[in-house]
Amino acid sequence: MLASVNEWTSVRGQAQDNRQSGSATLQEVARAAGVSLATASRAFNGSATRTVRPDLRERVLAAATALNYTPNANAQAMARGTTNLVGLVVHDIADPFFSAIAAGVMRAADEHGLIVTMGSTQRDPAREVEYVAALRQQRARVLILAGSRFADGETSERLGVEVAAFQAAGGQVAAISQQKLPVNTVVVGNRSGAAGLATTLHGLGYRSFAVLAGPPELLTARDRLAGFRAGLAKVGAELPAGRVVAGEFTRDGGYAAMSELLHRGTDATCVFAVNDVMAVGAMAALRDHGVRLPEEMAVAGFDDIVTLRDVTPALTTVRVPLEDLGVWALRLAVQPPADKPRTQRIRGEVVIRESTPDRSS
Amino acid sequence: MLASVNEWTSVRGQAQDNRQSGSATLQEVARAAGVSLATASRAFNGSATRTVRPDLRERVLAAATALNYTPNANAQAMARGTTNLVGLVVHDIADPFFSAIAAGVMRAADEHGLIVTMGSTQRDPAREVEYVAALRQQRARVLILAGSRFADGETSERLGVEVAAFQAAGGQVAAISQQKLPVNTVVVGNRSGAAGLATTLHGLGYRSFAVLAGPPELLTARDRLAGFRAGLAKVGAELPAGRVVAGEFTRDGGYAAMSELLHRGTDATCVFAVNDVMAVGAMAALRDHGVRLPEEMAVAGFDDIVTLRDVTPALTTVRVPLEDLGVWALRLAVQPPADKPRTQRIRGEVVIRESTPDRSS
DNA sequence: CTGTTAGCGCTTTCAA
DNA sequence: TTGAAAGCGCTAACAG
Repeated sequence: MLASVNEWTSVRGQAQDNRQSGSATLQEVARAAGVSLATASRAFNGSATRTVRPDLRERVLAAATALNYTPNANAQAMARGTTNLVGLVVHDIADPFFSAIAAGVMRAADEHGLIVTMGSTQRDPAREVEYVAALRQQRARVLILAGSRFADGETSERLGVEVAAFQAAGGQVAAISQQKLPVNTVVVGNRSGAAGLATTLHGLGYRSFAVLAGPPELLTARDRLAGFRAGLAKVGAELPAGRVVAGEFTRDGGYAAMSELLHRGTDATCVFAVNDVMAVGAMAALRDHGVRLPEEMAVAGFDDIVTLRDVTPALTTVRVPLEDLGVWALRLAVQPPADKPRTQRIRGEVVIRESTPDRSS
Repeated sequence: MLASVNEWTSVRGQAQDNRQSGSATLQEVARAAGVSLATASRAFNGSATRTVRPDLRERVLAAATALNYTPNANAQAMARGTTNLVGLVVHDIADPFFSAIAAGVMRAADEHGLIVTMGSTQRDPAREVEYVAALRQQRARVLILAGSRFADGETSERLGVEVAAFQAAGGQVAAISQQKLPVNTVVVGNRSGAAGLATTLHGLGYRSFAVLAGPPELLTARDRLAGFRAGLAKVGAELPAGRVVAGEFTRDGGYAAMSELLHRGTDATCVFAVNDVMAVGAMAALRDHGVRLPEEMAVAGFDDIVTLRDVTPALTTVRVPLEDLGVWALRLAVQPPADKPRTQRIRGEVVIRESTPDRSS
């Protein structure tokens, strides 16, 4: 995992060269400019209070250019006691859901002159904890936990401890998904979105539903299922037993869940996959089993993944502004710490497309 | 861009608290364990030569746990003169091409105990240069440049200078795509892949082609076009004038290019989009213009993006092992530096699917 | 095997 | 406005 860099330490150790050879230091720049170390430093960081005579400043900057000087961020971090590192923890960077969020985080980080480091946990809560620990070690200034919290109580607690330690060390934190930790959170309206989807589908004339529900330990999956149920209840419909199939939160998970449902035999006419990626897998399964889309089975997803907008039939879904989620999370985290963690709620917007044609007329 | 963190510096500055409050130091651990600083250090980094008496070591570790101690990576970087940071520069992290590569890099980095930081340039070569500079400032140990090099001579040169500076500072570098810099490179067989695709399509009975060629400044786009041409030439076919349309390297770029081709009017029966993302856009355009797929127009792409495997009709393409590209790049970069940059070539594999049915029979 | 000590490169008092 | 000097937390000689 995130262990042992010893092999490497020794490799460089051989050179007996402790300095980063090749990089000029501020000291050298100062000497070249004929000023003191302090003055050289001020020439770069000069604020209102600590200013440098213009000509000296010029000389320092010139010397820096000549020597191809770049400040050593690690040294700055030491001296200042703070870094400009953002740690982003995602479940799976190859999943378009997370890469969209990452794009948002990176864009916002850029605006603040922050550098983004990233860890992909492969949906393993234990690795989430490991990454947070690694980020604490890096003295990252900001930690962003993207993606569903887990139902797993044991590692959730360990995560809580680790996050608290991160905060105790002066780091700022934001989470995206559920408000399960005492940190700033961008809360996604999974329940409301799924409920809205359910009622909309009902309005379209669908009466018999099934749900490909994702892994039960993912709170996001649970919430979407619960929301869908609630939405159906509101219009007097329901989800009979045997109509909910769990599966991985991936394309293949959707494929497998749909296959199982088909295997069981079902009279559902509309299936809700709790995310778009699963929905696409479900569509493939339906096709492979000779079920016509959307005539024999309507399909809906959740997220409105951009890359998936071109599947056919076009997928009905709940749009979530994924990139914005990332932007907001960073902004929340970057605000001067308040006494209370902040919460920002976003609601998904139901988008009806061809995969769920109107049956009411 | 990657500028000004001064707002922040001042925010923390208010606190007048230079220490990362909350984090215990090795010194404190040593004191708590009743040993010297050096011994405490050895207890953690203990190698064959520098060992610590077991009981002392125990005491140190216990104290560390009690104090919730984590080494300060910045301080270690300073003292050791080297970090464990990998800087990955991509064109667009939201593009599945790059998120797949990123997944590979992160997986491989994990194996080596390295932390990955990432920058997304939005295909702007100038920002590529900026990121490399930022990574030099971080004293990253490894730099991975993923994605096509540019035809733009001016910024290419600036990139070369910056990369050289990075190397001069002791960093290791690897690129993915074309061998255009004196660094380790995973070379993608764009030409051979596109050529193979062309001959295969010809073998399938297609005779009249068009190409959605991507932006001319991207070498990857150029190479794929050139390869396709070469492949056609080999079987005595060709690409008449007006059959090549440039476009952005994105879904919308593919859509626009295809629309333009349709607008111009064409008698091509098979269109090659130089990447899958564009191909999907092209399919959407064809559909919107009422052209039946694949009967009236066959479509082929390049890359074999996993997320896009479920479009219909299934897309003929050239498979590139994207995640492996990332893994190999990191491994190349992490090897002890040699006198010569290493090169690793990978060939794409033509995958025929429904979007280009056999017309030869 | 353990402790002392000298840095790593930079920021920031504190005096001048 | 400038300079001297004291750290920031840790590693790695160098002596014991």
